[in-house]
Amino acid sequence: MDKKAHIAQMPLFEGISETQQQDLASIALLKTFERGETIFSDGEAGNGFYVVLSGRIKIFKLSADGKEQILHIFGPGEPFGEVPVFEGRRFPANSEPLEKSSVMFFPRTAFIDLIKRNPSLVLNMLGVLSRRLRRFAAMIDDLSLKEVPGRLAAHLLDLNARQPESSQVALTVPKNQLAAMLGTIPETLSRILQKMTQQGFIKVDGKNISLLDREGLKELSEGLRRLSHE
Amino acid sequence: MDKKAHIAQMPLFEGISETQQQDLASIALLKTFERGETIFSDGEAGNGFYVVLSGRIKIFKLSADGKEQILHIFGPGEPFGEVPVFEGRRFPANSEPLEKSSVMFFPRTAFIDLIKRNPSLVLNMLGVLSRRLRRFAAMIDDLSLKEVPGRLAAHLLDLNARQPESSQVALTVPKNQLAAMLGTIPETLSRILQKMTQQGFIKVDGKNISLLDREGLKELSEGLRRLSHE
DNA sequence: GGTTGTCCTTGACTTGAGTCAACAGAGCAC
DNA sequence: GTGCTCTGTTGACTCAAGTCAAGGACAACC
Repeated sequence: MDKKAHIAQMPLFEGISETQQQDLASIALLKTFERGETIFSDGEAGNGFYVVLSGRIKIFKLSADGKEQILHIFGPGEPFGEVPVFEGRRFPANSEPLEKSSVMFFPRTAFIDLIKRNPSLVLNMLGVLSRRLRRFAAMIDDLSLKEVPGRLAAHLLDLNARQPESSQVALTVPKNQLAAMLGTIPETLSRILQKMTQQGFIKVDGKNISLLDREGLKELSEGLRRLSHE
Repeated sequence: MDKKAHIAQMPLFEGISETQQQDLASIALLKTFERGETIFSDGEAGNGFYVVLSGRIKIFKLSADGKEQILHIFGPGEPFGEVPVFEGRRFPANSEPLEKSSVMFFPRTAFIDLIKRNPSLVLNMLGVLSRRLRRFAAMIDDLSLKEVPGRLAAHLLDLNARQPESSQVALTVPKNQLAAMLGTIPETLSRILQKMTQQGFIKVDGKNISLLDREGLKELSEGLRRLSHE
């Protein structure tokens, strides 16, 4: 697929003209990254942003001793690394593919020119940033005000919300990465999955988890109930 | 001061024409709130956003048992409550003044019309949202990867960065509110201030804190050093 | 087939920070 | 003055979740 065709399919660019798609295509760069490579690093200067074409990209912070907190995992069609385009010029976090991925890169200046002329693009971009602010506010809420079982319950329900009728969810990432998304470590996650199983909330089979007690999980996620000690 | 004059001074509206200022002024509403009143609540529908004129406004999340996590404290000139304008229509958190405050309210639709026609306003707004994303990313990093002494050290250095040469900082909020900003509780904050004092990092005099060892605080904030046990 | 590395789990232990309770000082109301 | 609320501090205790260490399951690769 050529660059223009990719661009035409991106929700961010919904509503822009054919000519503008063509203009964008002419300045966009295609890049591919292998698992484990670095796309960008926290604090590094950024002169453009990316959109995922294939694969999945994780955005994360690192502590001094190497512990990781995942902020986002983006899939095809989703933009990432936009913050330095509009403010500060430096990336606020690190970025790495979870698996071999291809992305399209849009240089800052051309994109800003385009945005100035394009009300629908502007509103799309404001929507993207707003959605992220909302998710971050929820994450801060979780990290500060909930315990790990509550965060996990919320995450499971959230995954389930996208595949509604089924009471099964399939984890989209390895459990160690899930731990990093929830702000904890694999050992703790493992123990909590075990407790939730013992207490009849869920049934775990590898990456497939059956939600046996949605109501109970909801109460856990809202802090109205806690896991008992055995 | 009339509405138009206020608007002319807001950084967000820098670069818009006199006519547009006048248009905005004609639709903007002035409101004042007493300490303890609610401006908006988490989950409530929002059909516009606010800009602080005087006083200070806190934006916060609440846990089931009433613990508070402060996300922002905004002062004069700063916009707040924009997320529902661009996405989802509901406020992602609660808002309350810290003290008697006046704000200006801009209804959603008129503002969206204006934004579509105004490249500089658009870029200002994208900048505002991007700055917030950056701050939230830092907060998530802090909450997930640092201990309370590290967060406090980072906060003190941050306050100090705005009044550079002096090694004094003046807390702008009561200590119980500071605790809620740092994701902890007043008792813990109090104990940590005491330890930092004993160990020569700072000297506390009510709301004035002298930074005696900036380098040490920096190391604490980066997780390179920890407070010792006595 | 064996080696290597990744992912996951379990056990024993430690600890940071929260809970609960009590109290002191400041400011304000009456 | 006396009482009241708000803010901040301190002590004793508890507990969620982290650290450290070990081992199992599994796939990938030579």
